[in-house]
Amino acid sequence: MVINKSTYKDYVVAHVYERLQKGELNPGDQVLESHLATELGLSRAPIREALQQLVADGLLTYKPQVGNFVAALSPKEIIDAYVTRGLLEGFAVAEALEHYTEEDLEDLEEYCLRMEKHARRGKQKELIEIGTEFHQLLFNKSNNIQLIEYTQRLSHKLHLLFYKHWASLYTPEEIRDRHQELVCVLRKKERPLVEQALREHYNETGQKVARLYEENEEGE
Amino acid sequence: MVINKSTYKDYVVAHVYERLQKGELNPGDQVLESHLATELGLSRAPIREALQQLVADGLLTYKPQVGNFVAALSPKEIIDAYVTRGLLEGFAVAEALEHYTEEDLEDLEEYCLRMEKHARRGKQKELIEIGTEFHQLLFNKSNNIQLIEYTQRLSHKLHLLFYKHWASLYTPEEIRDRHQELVCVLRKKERPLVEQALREHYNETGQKVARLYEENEEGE
DNA sequence: TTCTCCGCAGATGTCGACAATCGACAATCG
DNA sequence: CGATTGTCGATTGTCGACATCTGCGGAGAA
Repeated sequence: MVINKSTYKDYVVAHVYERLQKGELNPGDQVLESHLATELGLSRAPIREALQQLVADGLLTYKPQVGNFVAALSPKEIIDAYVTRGLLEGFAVAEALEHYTEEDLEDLEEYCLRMEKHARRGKQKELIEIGTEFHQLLFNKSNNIQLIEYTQRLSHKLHLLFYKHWASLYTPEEIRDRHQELVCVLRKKERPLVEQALREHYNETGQKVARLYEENEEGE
Repeated sequence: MVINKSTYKDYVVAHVYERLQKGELNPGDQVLESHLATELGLSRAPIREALQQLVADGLLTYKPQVGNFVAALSPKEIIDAYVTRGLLEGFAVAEALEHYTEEDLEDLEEYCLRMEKHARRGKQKELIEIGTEFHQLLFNKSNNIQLIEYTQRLSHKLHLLFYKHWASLYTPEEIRDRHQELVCVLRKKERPLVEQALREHYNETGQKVARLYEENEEGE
């Protein structure tokens, strides 16, 4: 039942994702249409479509008559993006507050422990996987389609752009505590608290990531 | 200083906007590439790019191998979109709270009166123009780029899809009162109140618009 | 030497033609 | 007569070629 009724576009998008994850494409790099075309054995038409979608997702920046570049967010933009994500996810979770069963909460707590374990052993890939599942379980209870769409997009963008730093931001204990704190607040079933907690959760991370880029790169 | 350094794409996008505003394109209609191409005397390439952008903006829906259709939001989706807009705009305004001068607030109050006046005289076009300016002035004080991007997109989408109903939603007095209420809350300079007020402002409108579509159309 | 201007790759923008696919109608079979 | 299958027109997906634009680098003059 692998329908995948779709076109080359998705294939190209997936390919660029990979290149980004592998670090073969870095912020500021130009992404050449012809290069991708020969690389994948396609014409430029589907490539262009894929690139346009990536621009819409915020992973690439488009300069008319010049080309597409891997998004290079300034520290301010990084913070903005994380703040916005906290806003969206906080609201989504708060709206779905009554839909979390005790079972869900226990699952979440288990995720916290597993995250700590993986972080301790340096298993970055697993850590990120669980972290993603944690947040997916959180905001996927929302049934606000519009909200989910934006949240997914932003989440995706941040994931691909900053995924590589996640291990260096927090200690294993911090990772556990920060997420357990969220579960705690969730238990209280009070909307404003939940919103606030998730906002701060992402604000912190945004600050940290931004600081990383302040040191390494000069302002634009 | 008509730079317009850009390409046909923006031209096509603008054209489709017009068709939407004029009501020549209605929710559910298919938007044919070849049709637009002959209509504008272009090849399909720039048309496809424009359509893809419109899909990213949420104005069109894309079905692979079938085509692009004017978005037909269900009542639930309409509410979701307005709720999300309230969330975004509420936060943006709350964050920029200290940047509003007394002058700004007075301008806003003047807008309220002008809106009422235009509404009373049935000048729909002017009413919408002022309404747009009102909200622009509100959330453009924010300097969170990411937030502005999403807010603009959503605002644009709702504007084009539901603009035609705006006159029938509220009486002139209601329009004035609802917006004056916002200015009032703004004066108090308390973030939670501001957020709450804007959320409710859009929730109300979302409910009303959704109800309009419940009557006229059957569920999907 | 340094500044300016011109020309040249190399990239994106656009085009017209062809291939693949979908939806609807019509013909065929039970 | 109803359901299934085959066929056809229309629309999207892809392609290769050409047009246009940008930024860079070298030639020439002050």
